[in-house]
Amino acid sequence: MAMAPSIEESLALLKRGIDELLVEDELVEKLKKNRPLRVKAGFDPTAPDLHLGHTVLINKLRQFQELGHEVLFLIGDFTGMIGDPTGKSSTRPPLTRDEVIENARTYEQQIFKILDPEKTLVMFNSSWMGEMKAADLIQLAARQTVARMLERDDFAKRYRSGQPIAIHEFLYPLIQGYDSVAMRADVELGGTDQKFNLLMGRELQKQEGQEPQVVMTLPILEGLDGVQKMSKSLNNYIGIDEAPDEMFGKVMSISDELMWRWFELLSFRPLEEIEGFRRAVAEGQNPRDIKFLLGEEIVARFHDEAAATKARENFIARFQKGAIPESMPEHELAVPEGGYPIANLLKDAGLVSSTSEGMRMIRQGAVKIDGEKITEPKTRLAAGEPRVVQVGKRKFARVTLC
RNA sequence: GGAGGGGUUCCCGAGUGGCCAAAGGGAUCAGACUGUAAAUCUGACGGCUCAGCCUUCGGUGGUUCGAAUCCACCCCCCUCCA
Repeated sequence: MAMAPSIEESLALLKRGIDELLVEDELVEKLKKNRPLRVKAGFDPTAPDLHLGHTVLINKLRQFQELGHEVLFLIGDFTGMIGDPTGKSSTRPPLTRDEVIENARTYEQQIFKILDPEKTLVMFNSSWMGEMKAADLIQLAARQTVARMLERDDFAKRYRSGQPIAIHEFLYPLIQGYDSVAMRADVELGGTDQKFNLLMGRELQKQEGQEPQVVMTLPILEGLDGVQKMSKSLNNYIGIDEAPDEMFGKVMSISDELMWRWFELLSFRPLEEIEGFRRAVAEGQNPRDIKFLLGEEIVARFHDEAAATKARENFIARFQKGAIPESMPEHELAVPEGGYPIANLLKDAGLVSSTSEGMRMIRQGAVKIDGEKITEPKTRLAAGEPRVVQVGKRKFARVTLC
Protein backbone atom coordinates (compact mmCIF):
# COMPACT_ATOMS: atom_id res chain seq x y z
CA MET A 1 0.00 0.00 0.00
CA ALA A 2 1.27 3.41 -0.94
CA MET A 3 1.17 6.10 1.65
CA ALA A 4 -2.16 7.83 1.87
CA PRO A 5 -2.04 11.05 -0.12
CA SER A 6 -2.36 14.33 1.69
CA ILE A 7 -5.55 16.31 1.51
CA GLU A 8 -3.90 18.71 -0.89
CA GLU A 9 -2.86 15.87 -3.16
CA SER A 10 -6.28 14.29 -3.03
CA LEU A 11 -7.93 17.55 -3.83
CA ALA A 12 -5.64 18.21 -6.76
CA LEU A 13 -6.36 14.79 -8.21
CA LEU A 14 -10.09 15.11 -7.72
CA LYS A 15 -10.23 18.55 -9.29
CA ARG A 16 -8.48 17.54 -12.49
CA GLY A 17 -10.74 17.73 -15.50
CA ILE A 18 -13.87 18.71 -13.62
CA ASP A 19 -16.17 21.55 -14.48
CA GLU A 20 -17.18 22.87 -11.08
CA LEU A 21 -16.81 21.99 -7.41
CA LEU A 22 -19.38 23.31 -4.98
CA VAL A 23 -18.25 23.96 -2.31
CA GLU A 24 -14.53 23.31 -2.25
CA ASP A 25 -14.09 24.23 1.40
CA GLU A 26 -16.78 21.79 2.39
CA LEU A 27 -15.04 19.04 0.50
CA VAL A 28 -11.82 19.80 2.35
CA GLU A 29 -13.71 19.57 5.64
CA LYS A 30 -15.19 16.24 4.64
CA LEU A 31 -11.80 14.90 3.57
CA LYS A 32 -10.35 15.92 6.91
CA LYS A 33 -12.75 13.63 8.69
CA ASN A 34 -10.58 10.82 7.48
CA ARG A 35 -13.38 8.38 6.79
CA PRO A 36 -14.61 6.95 3.52
CA LEU A 37 -16.98 9.45 1.93
CA ARG A 38 -20.24 8.33 0.38
CA VAL A 39 -19.92 9.41 -3.23
CA LYS A 40 -23.17 9.32 -5.16
CA ALA A 41 -23.75 9.26 -8.88
CA GLY A 42 -27.11 8.58 -10.44
CA PHE A 43 -27.83 6.95 -13.75
CA ASP A 44 -31.09 7.01 -15.56
CA PRO A 45 -31.50 3.52 -16.93
CA THR A 46 -32.78 4.68 -20.28
CA ALA A 47 -29.69 3.72 -22.28
CA PRO A 48 -28.78 0.08 -21.82
CA ASP A 49 -25.18 0.57 -22.93
CA LEU A 50 -22.59 2.62 -21.18
CA HIS A 51 -20.67 4.75 -23.59
CA LEU A 52 -17.60 6.92 -23.50
CA GLY A 53 -19.68 9.87 -22.36
CA HIS A 54 -20.53 8.08 -19.14
CA THR A 55 -16.94 7.12 -18.55
CA VAL A 56 -15.86 10.71 -17.98
CA LEU A 57 -17.83 10.59 -14.76
CA ILE A 58 -17.12 6.98 -13.92
CA ASN A 59 -13.41 7.57 -14.20
CA LYS A 60 -13.81 10.30 -11.61
CA LEU A 61 -15.69 7.92 -9.35
CA ARG A 62 -12.84 5.49 -9.64
CA GLN A 63 -10.45 8.20 -8.51
CA PHE A 64 -12.53 8.60 -5.37
CA GLN A 65 -12.30 4.88 -4.82
CA GLU A 66 -8.56 4.95 -5.27
CA LEU A 67 -8.48 7.47 -2.46
CA GLY A 68 -10.41 5.05 -0.28
CA HIS A 69 -13.92 6.39 -0.67
CA GLU A 70 -17.11 4.52 -1.31
CA VAL A 71 -19.15 4.87 -4.46
CA LEU A 72 -22.93 4.76 -4.28
CA PHE A 73 -23.97 3.90 -7.79
CA LEU A 74 -27.60 4.82 -8.01
CA ILE A 75 -29.68 3.27 -10.70
CA GLY A 76 -32.64 5.53 -11.13
CA ASP A 77 -35.11 2.79 -11.80
CA PHE A 78 -37.92 4.79 -10.28
CA THR A 79 -37.02 8.07 -11.96
CA GLY A 80 -36.39 6.18 -15.17
CA MET A 81 -40.06 5.60 -15.37
CA ILE A 82 -40.64 9.33 -15.22
CA GLY A 83 -38.15 10.45 -17.83
CA ASP A 84 -35.73 13.25 -17.14
CA PRO A 85 -36.28 16.29 -19.34
CA THR A 86 -32.59 17.22 -19.21
CA GLY A 87 -31.32 18.52 -22.50
CA LYS A 88 -34.45 17.48 -24.29
CA SER A 89 -36.67 19.98 -25.94
CA SER A 90 -39.67 17.76 -25.55
CA THR A 91 -41.06 15.21 -23.20
CA ARG A 92 -39.53 11.79 -23.27
CA PRO A 93 -41.87 8.83 -23.14
CA PRO A 94 -41.76 6.94 -19.84
CA LEU A 95 -40.13 3.52 -19.82
CA THR A 96 -42.00 0.43 -18.84
CA ARG A 97 -41.13 -1.41 -15.68
CA ASP A 98 -39.60 -4.29 -17.67
CA GLU A 99 -37.46 -2.06 -19.81
CA VAL A 100 -36.10 -0.31 -16.76
CA ILE A 101 -35.18 -3.57 -15.09
CA GLU A 102 -33.53 -4.88 -18.19
CA ASN A 103 -31.52 -1.70 -18.66
CA ALA A 104 -30.50 -1.56 -15.03
CA ARG A 105 -29.05 -5.04 -15.26
CA THR A 106 -26.88 -4.00 -18.16
CA TYR A 107 -25.55 -1.08 -16.17
CA GLU A 108 -24.59 -3.29 -13.29
CA GLN A 109 -22.72 -5.59 -15.63
CA GLN A 110 -20.80 -2.80 -17.23
CA ILE A 111 -19.73 -0.42 -14.49
CA PHE A 112 -17.30 -2.88 -12.99
CA LYS A 113 -15.12 -2.63 -16.04
CA ILE A 114 -14.08 0.61 -14.44
CA LEU A 115 -15.16 0.62 -10.81
CA ASP A 116 -13.89 -1.47 -7.93
CA PRO A 117 -16.77 -3.72 -6.89
CA GLU A 118 -15.41 -3.87 -3.35
CA LYS A 119 -15.95 -0.18 -2.89
CA THR A 120 -19.19 0.16 -4.82
CA LEU A 121 -22.70 0.00 -3.55
CA VAL A 122 -25.34 -0.33 -6.24
CA MET A 123 -28.64 1.14 -5.16
CA PHE A 124 -32.07 1.54 -6.70
CA ASN A 125 -34.17 4.53 -5.89
CA SER A 126 -37.34 2.52 -6.21
CA SER A 127 -36.41 0.95 -2.88
CA TRP A 128 -37.38 4.17 -1.08
CA MET A 129 -39.42 5.94 -3.70
CA GLY A 130 -41.60 2.88 -4.11
CA GLU A 131 -42.50 3.16 -0.44
CA MET A 132 -43.65 6.72 -0.73
CA LYS A 133 -47.31 7.49 -0.39
CA ALA A 134 -49.01 10.10 -2.51
CA ALA A 135 -49.22 12.33 0.55
CA ASP A 136 -45.45 12.04 1.10
CA LEU A 137 -44.81 13.00 -2.47
CA ILE A 138 -47.05 16.02 -2.20
CA GLN A 139 -45.22 17.08 0.93
CA LEU A 140 -41.97 16.76 -0.94
CA ALA A 141 -43.40 18.83 -3.78
CA ALA A 142 -44.52 21.48 -1.30
CA ARG A 143 -40.92 22.22 -0.39
CA GLN A 144 -40.08 24.02 -3.58
CA THR A 145 -41.84 26.63 -5.64
CA VAL A 146 -42.68 26.77 -9.31
CA ALA A 147 -40.60 29.91 -9.63
CA ARG A 148 -37.62 28.01 -8.25
CA MET A 149 -38.18 25.21 -10.74
CA LEU A 150 -38.33 27.67 -13.59
CA GLU A 151 -34.85 28.81 -12.64
CA ARG A 152 -33.58 25.62 -14.14
CA ASP A 153 -32.23 26.59 -17.50
CA ASP A 154 -33.94 24.06 -19.71
CA PHE A 155 -37.30 24.57 -18.01
CA ALA A 156 -36.93 28.30 -18.41
CA LYS A 157 -36.10 27.96 -22.08
CA ARG A 158 -38.93 25.61 -22.79
CA TYR A 159 -41.35 27.76 -20.88
CA ARG A 160 -40.29 30.86 -22.75
CA SER A 161 -40.45 29.27 -26.18
CA GLY A 162 -43.81 27.66 -25.62
CA GLN A 163 -42.59 24.10 -25.42
CA PRO A 164 -44.58 21.85 -23.13
CA ILE A 165 -43.44 21.04 -19.62
CA ALA A 166 -45.39 18.28 -17.96
CA ILE A 167 -46.04 18.60 -14.23
CA HIS A 168 -44.29 15.34 -13.47
CA GLU A 169 -41.07 16.74 -14.89
CA PHE A 170 -40.89 19.11 -11.93
CA LEU A 171 -40.83 16.09 -9.69
CA TYR A 172 -37.64 14.79 -11.18
CA PRO A 173 -35.22 17.21 -9.50
CA LEU A 174 -37.10 16.79 -6.24
CA ILE A 175 -36.79 13.04 -6.35
CA GLN A 176 -33.17 13.14 -7.35
CA GLY A 177 -32.56 15.50 -4.46
CA TYR A 178 -34.48 13.29 -2.12
CA ASP A 179 -32.31 10.37 -3.20
CA SER A 180 -29.36 12.19 -1.69
CA VAL A 181 -31.26 12.46 1.57
CA ALA A 182 -32.16 8.77 1.56
CA MET A 183 -28.61 7.78 0.66
CA ARG A 184 -26.96 10.27 2.99
CA ALA A 185 -24.55 11.26 0.27
CA ASP A 186 -21.41 13.26 1.07
CA VAL A 187 -20.60 14.04 -2.52
CA GLU A 188 -22.61 13.82 -5.71
CA LEU A 189 -21.20 13.81 -9.20
CA GLY A 190 -23.05 14.65 -12.37
CA GLY A 191 -22.79 16.30 -15.76
CA THR A 192 -22.93 20.07 -15.98
CA ASP A 193 -26.51 19.71 -17.17
CA GLN A 194 -27.31 18.14 -13.81
CA LYS A 195 -26.22 21.09 -11.72
CA PHE A 196 -29.70 22.19 -10.77
CA ASN A 197 -30.68 18.69 -9.68
CA LEU A 198 -27.48 18.21 -7.76
CA LEU A 199 -28.00 21.44 -5.87
CA MET A 200 -31.53 20.38 -5.07
CA GLY A 201 -29.97 17.53 -3.12
CA ARG A 202 -28.13 20.04 -0.96
CA GLU A 203 -31.32 21.99 -0.28
CA LEU A 204 -33.30 18.97 0.75
CA GLN A 205 -30.48 17.56 2.87
CA LYS A 206 -30.24 20.86 4.73
CA GLN A 207 -33.98 20.85 5.29
CA GLU A 208 -33.62 17.35 6.73
CA GLY A 209 -30.85 18.50 9.03
CA GLN A 210 -28.15 16.61 7.13
CA GLU A 211 -24.80 18.02 6.20
CA PRO A 212 -25.26 19.02 2.57
CA GLN A 213 -23.47 17.05 -0.10
CA VAL A 214 -20.65 18.51 -2.08
CA VAL A 215 -21.50 18.84 -5.73
CA MET A 216 -19.03 18.11 -8.48
CA THR A 217 -19.95 18.63 -12.11
CA LEU A 218 -18.09 17.08 -14.99
CA PRO A 219 -17.97 18.34 -18.56
CA ILE A 220 -20.31 16.80 -21.05
CA LEU A 221 -18.53 14.81 -23.71
CA GLU A 222 -19.47 15.70 -27.25
CA GLY A 223 -20.45 12.74 -29.42
CA LEU A 224 -19.05 11.67 -32.77
CA ASP A 225 -20.65 14.66 -34.47
CA GLY A 226 -18.67 17.00 -32.25
CA VAL A 227 -21.70 19.12 -31.51
CA GLN A 228 -24.30 17.36 -29.48
CA LYS A 229 -23.62 15.51 -26.30
CA MET A 230 -22.79 11.87 -26.68
CA SER A 231 -25.93 9.85 -26.26
CA LYS A 232 -27.44 6.63 -27.29
CA SER A 233 -30.57 8.24 -28.64
CA LEU A 234 -28.62 10.53 -30.94
CA ASN A 235 -26.59 7.58 -32.14
CA ASN A 236 -23.34 9.49 -31.87
CA TYR A 237 -21.72 7.34 -29.24
CA ILE A 238 -19.06 4.72 -28.73
CA GLY A 239 -20.25 1.99 -26.40
CA ILE A 240 -17.70 0.48 -24.04
CA ASP A 241 -18.79 -2.97 -25.20
CA GLU A 242 -18.14 -2.33 -28.86
CA ALA A 243 -15.73 -4.44 -30.87
CA PRO A 244 -12.16 -3.11 -31.18
CA ASP A 245 -12.36 -2.36 -34.91
CA GLU A 246 -15.63 -0.54 -34.51
CA MET A 247 -14.37 1.44 -31.56
CA PHE A 248 -11.16 2.38 -33.32
CA GLY A 249 -12.95 3.29 -36.51
CA LYS A 250 -15.37 5.53 -34.69
CA VAL A 251 -12.55 7.36 -32.97
CA MET A 252 -10.93 7.87 -36.36
CA SER A 253 -14.17 9.35 -37.67
CA ILE A 254 -14.21 12.26 -35.26
CA SER A 255 -12.99 15.56 -36.59
CA ASP A 256 -9.41 16.60 -35.95
CA GLU A 257 -10.75 19.41 -33.85
CA LEU A 258 -12.90 17.23 -31.63
CA MET A 259 -9.95 14.94 -31.09
CA TRP A 260 -8.40 17.46 -28.71
CA ARG A 261 -11.50 17.66 -26.60
CA TRP A 262 -11.56 13.90 -26.35
CA PHE A 263 -7.92 13.83 -25.34
CA GLU A 264 -8.75 16.27 -22.60
CA LEU A 265 -11.71 14.37 -21.22
CA LEU A 266 -10.95 10.73 -21.96
CA SER A 267 -7.21 10.24 -22.10
CA PHE A 268 -5.26 9.32 -19.00
CA ARG A 269 -2.13 10.82 -20.48
CA PRO A 270 -0.50 13.66 -18.59
CA LEU A 271 -1.67 17.06 -19.72
CA GLU A 272 1.86 18.03 -20.73
CA GLU A 273 2.05 15.11 -23.13
CA ILE A 274 -1.19 16.13 -24.83
CA GLU A 275 0.13 19.66 -25.11
CA GLY A 276 3.13 18.16 -26.87
CA PHE A 277 0.86 16.47 -29.40
CA ARG A 278 -0.78 19.77 -30.17
CA ARG A 279 2.54 21.39 -30.84
CA ALA A 280 3.60 18.50 -33.08
CA VAL A 281 0.48 18.88 -35.20
CA ALA A 282 0.89 22.63 -35.34
CA GLU A 283 4.36 21.97 -36.69
CA GLY A 284 3.05 19.77 -39.44
CA GLN A 285 2.65 16.27 -38.06
CA ASN A 286 -0.32 14.41 -39.52
CA PRO A 287 -3.18 14.62 -37.01
CA ARG A 288 -4.22 11.17 -38.15
CA ASP A 289 -1.23 9.68 -36.40
CA ILE A 290 -2.13 11.43 -33.17
CA LYS A 291 -5.68 10.20 -33.56
CA PHE A 292 -4.29 6.70 -33.87
CA LEU A 293 -2.82 7.11 -30.38
CA LEU A 294 -6.17 8.17 -28.98
CA GLY A 295 -7.94 5.29 -30.68
CA GLU A 296 -5.42 2.80 -29.36
CA GLU A 297 -5.60 4.12 -25.83
CA ILE A 298 -9.35 3.80 -25.79
CA VAL A 299 -9.45 0.35 -27.36
CA ALA A 300 -6.77 -0.84 -24.97
CA ARG A 301 -8.76 0.41 -21.99
CA PHE A 302 -11.85 -1.61 -22.80
CA HIS A 303 -10.15 -4.52 -24.53
CA ASP A 304 -6.35 -4.82 -24.39
CA GLU A 305 -3.11 -3.67 -25.97
CA ALA A 306 -3.08 -6.45 -28.54
CA ALA A 307 -6.61 -5.62 -29.66
CA ALA A 308 -5.64 -1.98 -29.97
CA THR A 309 -2.65 -2.73 -32.17
CA LYS A 310 -4.69 -5.06 -34.28
CA ALA A 311 -7.47 -2.52 -34.67
CA ARG A 312 -5.00 0.04 -35.94
CA GLU A 313 -3.50 -2.43 -38.40
CA ASN A 314 -6.92 -3.42 -39.67
CA PHE A 315 -7.84 0.19 -40.09
CA ILE A 316 -4.77 0.91 -42.17
CA ALA A 317 -5.24 -2.20 -44.29
CA ARG A 318 -8.85 -1.44 -44.93
CA PHE A 319 -8.95 2.27 -45.52
CA GLN A 320 -5.48 3.14 -46.67
CA LYS A 321 -4.98 0.04 -48.76
CA GLY A 322 -8.57 -0.87 -49.55
CA ALA A 323 -8.34 -4.44 -48.28
CA ILE A 324 -11.41 -6.53 -47.70
CA PRO A 325 -12.11 -7.25 -44.03
CA GLU A 326 -11.38 -10.72 -42.70
CA SER A 327 -14.80 -11.37 -41.35
CA MET A 328 -18.17 -10.21 -42.55
CA PRO A 329 -21.76 -11.33 -42.28
CA GLU A 330 -22.58 -14.38 -44.38
CA HIS A 331 -25.84 -15.00 -46.18
CA GLU A 332 -27.27 -17.81 -48.18
CA LEU A 333 -30.05 -16.74 -50.47
CA ALA A 334 -32.26 -18.59 -52.90
CA VAL A 335 -32.20 -17.22 -56.43
CA PRO A 336 -35.65 -16.32 -57.70
CA GLU A 337 -36.93 -17.06 -61.18
CA GLY A 338 -34.86 -15.25 -63.82
CA GLY A 339 -31.88 -14.36 -61.64
CA TYR A 340 -31.32 -12.24 -58.55
CA PRO A 341 -31.74 -8.49 -59.17
CA ILE A 342 -28.80 -6.76 -57.51
CA ALA A 343 -30.87 -4.19 -55.62
CA ASN A 344 -32.91 -6.93 -54.02
CA LEU A 345 -29.80 -8.86 -53.21
CA LEU A 346 -28.34 -5.85 -51.39
CA LYS A 347 -31.52 -5.46 -49.43
CA ASP A 348 -31.84 -9.13 -48.55
CA ALA A 349 -28.22 -9.24 -47.45
CA GLY A 350 -28.93 -6.36 -45.09
CA LEU A 351 -26.57 -3.95 -46.83
CA VAL A 352 -29.24 -1.41 -47.67
CA SER A 353 -32.65 -0.80 -46.15
CA SER A 354 -34.72 -0.86 -49.32
CA THR A 355 -34.39 -1.81 -52.94
CA SER A 356 -34.76 1.85 -53.80
CA GLU A 357 -31.70 2.59 -51.75
CA GLY A 358 -29.96 -0.31 -53.43
CA MET A 359 -30.78 1.20 -56.82
CA ARG A 360 -29.35 4.50 -55.72
CA MET A 361 -26.18 2.90 -54.46
CA ILE A 362 -25.69 1.18 -57.81
CA ARG A 363 -26.27 4.41 -59.69
CA GLN A 364 -23.78 6.16 -57.45
CA GLY A 365 -21.15 3.57 -58.17
CA ALA A 366 -20.99 2.33 -54.60
CA VAL A 367 -21.64 -1.33 -55.27
CA LYS A 368 -18.96 -3.90 -55.92
CA ILE A 369 -19.22 -7.64 -56.28
CA ASP A 370 -15.97 -9.54 -55.84
CA GLY A 371 -14.24 -6.19 -56.18
CA GLU A 372 -15.86 -5.38 -59.49
CA LYS A 373 -17.98 -2.26 -59.70
CA ILE A 374 -21.57 -2.78 -60.77
CA THR A 375 -22.93 0.03 -62.88
CA GLU A 376 -25.99 -1.51 -64.49
CA PRO A 377 -28.99 -1.42 -62.09
CA LYS A 378 -30.74 -4.18 -63.95
CA THR A 379 -27.98 -6.73 -63.56
CA ARG A 380 -29.22 -10.08 -62.35
CA LEU A 381 -27.12 -12.74 -60.73
CA ALA A 382 -27.33 -16.50 -61.07
CA ALA A 383 -26.50 -19.11 -58.46
CA GLY A 384 -22.85 -19.88 -57.88
CA GLU A 385 -19.84 -19.64 -55.64
CA PRO A 386 -19.89 -17.31 -52.59
CA ARG A 387 -19.43 -13.70 -53.61
CA VAL A 388 -18.21 -10.72 -51.64
CA VAL A 389 -20.78 -8.00 -51.97
CA GLN A 390 -19.78 -4.49 -50.97
CA VAL A 391 -21.67 -1.23 -50.62
CA GLY A 392 -19.49 1.81 -50.08
CA LYS A 393 -16.28 1.41 -48.15
CA ARG A 394 -17.63 -0.07 -45.01
CA LYS A 395 -20.47 -2.46 -45.69
CA PHE A 396 -19.63 -5.99 -46.73
CA ALA A 397 -21.36 -9.34 -46.87
CA ARG A 398 -20.40 -12.74 -48.20
CA VAL A 399 -23.33 -14.07 -50.15
CA THR A 400 -23.93 -17.52 -51.52
CA LEU A 401 -26.68 -17.81 -54.10
CA CYS A 402 -28.35 -21.13 -54.52
C1' G B 1 -64.81 27.75 -19.90
C1' G B 2 -63.39 31.97 -23.67
C1' A B 3 -60.06 33.96 -27.54
C1' G B 4 -56.08 33.09 -30.71
C1' G B 5 -52.00 30.07 -32.91
C1' G B 6 -50.31 25.33 -34.57
C1' G B 7 -49.71 19.68 -36.12
C1' U B 8 -45.55 18.69 -43.25
C1' U B 9 -41.08 13.50 -45.38
C1' C B 10 -35.35 11.03 -39.60
C1' C B 11 -35.08 16.29 -37.04
C1' C B 12 -35.83 21.62 -37.76
C1' G B 13 -38.68 24.14 -41.18
C1' A B 14 -40.93 26.38 -46.16
C1' G B 15 -45.17 25.51 -48.84
C1' U B 16 -52.48 28.24 -48.96
C1' G B 17 -55.81 24.53 -55.44
C1' G B 18 -52.26 21.95 -60.58
C1' C B 19 -45.14 23.41 -62.21
C1' C B 20 -45.27 18.95 -54.95
C1' A B 21 -42.42 12.94 -53.45
C1' A B 22 -43.00 18.56 -51.43
C1' A B 23 -37.86 24.68 -50.84
C1' G B 24 -33.91 25.40 -47.33
C1' G B 25 -30.88 23.71 -43.20
C1' G B 26 -29.27 19.60 -40.11
C1' A B 27 -28.39 14.41 -39.74
C1' U B 28 -27.28 10.31 -42.81
C1' C B 29 -25.35 7.73 -47.10
C1' A B 30 -22.42 7.63 -51.65
C1' G B 31 -18.67 9.55 -55.10
C1' A B 32 -14.25 12.53 -55.77
C1' C B 33 -10.09 14.12 -53.42
C1' U B 34 -6.91 13.10 -49.40
C1' G B 35 -3.04 13.09 -44.51
C1' U B 36 -8.13 9.61 -41.64
C1' A B 37 -14.41 6.70 -41.44
C1' A B 38 -10.70 14.55 -40.57
C1' A B 39 -11.51 18.78 -43.74
C1' U B 40 -13.28 20.16 -48.59
C1' C B 41 -16.21 19.54 -53.08
C1' U B 42 -20.24 16.93 -55.75
C1' G B 43 -24.50 14.01 -55.56
C1' A B 44 -28.33 11.14 -53.27
C1' C B 45 -31.74 11.06 -49.45
C1' G B 46 -40.68 7.52 -49.22
C1' G B 47 -41.48 2.63 -51.54
C1' C B 48 -41.60 -0.76 -55.84
C1' U B 49 -41.19 -5.57 -60.64
C1' C B 50 -37.22 1.80 -60.82
C1' A B 51 -36.46 6.33 -67.54
C1' G B 52 -42.52 3.85 -65.32
C1' C B 53 -45.72 2.92 -61.22
C1' C B 54 -47.55 3.19 -56.09
C1' U B 55 -48.26 5.40 -51.12
C1' U B 56 -47.31 10.19 -48.07
C1' C B 57 -48.15 16.29 -45.49
C1' G B 58 -52.46 14.67 -37.29
C1' G B 59 -57.44 11.47 -38.30
C1' U B 60 -62.09 10.71 -40.94
C1' G B 61 -65.34 12.33 -44.56
C1' G B 62 -66.48 16.04 -48.30
C1' U B 63 -65.87 20.00 -52.49
C1' U B 64 -63.08 19.79 -57.18
C1' C B 65 -61.12 17.44 -63.59
C1' G B 66 -57.24 18.04 -59.71
C1' A B 67 -56.03 19.10 -52.41
C1' A B 68 -50.33 19.27 -48.05
C1' U B 69 -53.19 23.51 -49.66
C1' C B 70 -60.64 24.70 -49.59
C1' C B 71 -65.01 22.78 -46.24
C1' A B 72 -67.03 19.71 -41.95
C1' C B 73 -66.28 16.91 -37.78
C1' C B 74 -62.67 14.63 -34.56
C1' C B 75 -57.74 13.98 -31.99
C1' C B 76 -53.29 16.32 -30.08
C1' C B 77 -50.05 20.67 -28.76
C1' C B 78 -49.02 25.94 -27.50
C1' U B 79 -50.20 31.12 -25.84
C1' C B 80 -53.25 34.69 -23.40
C1' C B 81 -57.65 35.45 -20.40
C1' A B 82 -60.76 32.97 -16.54
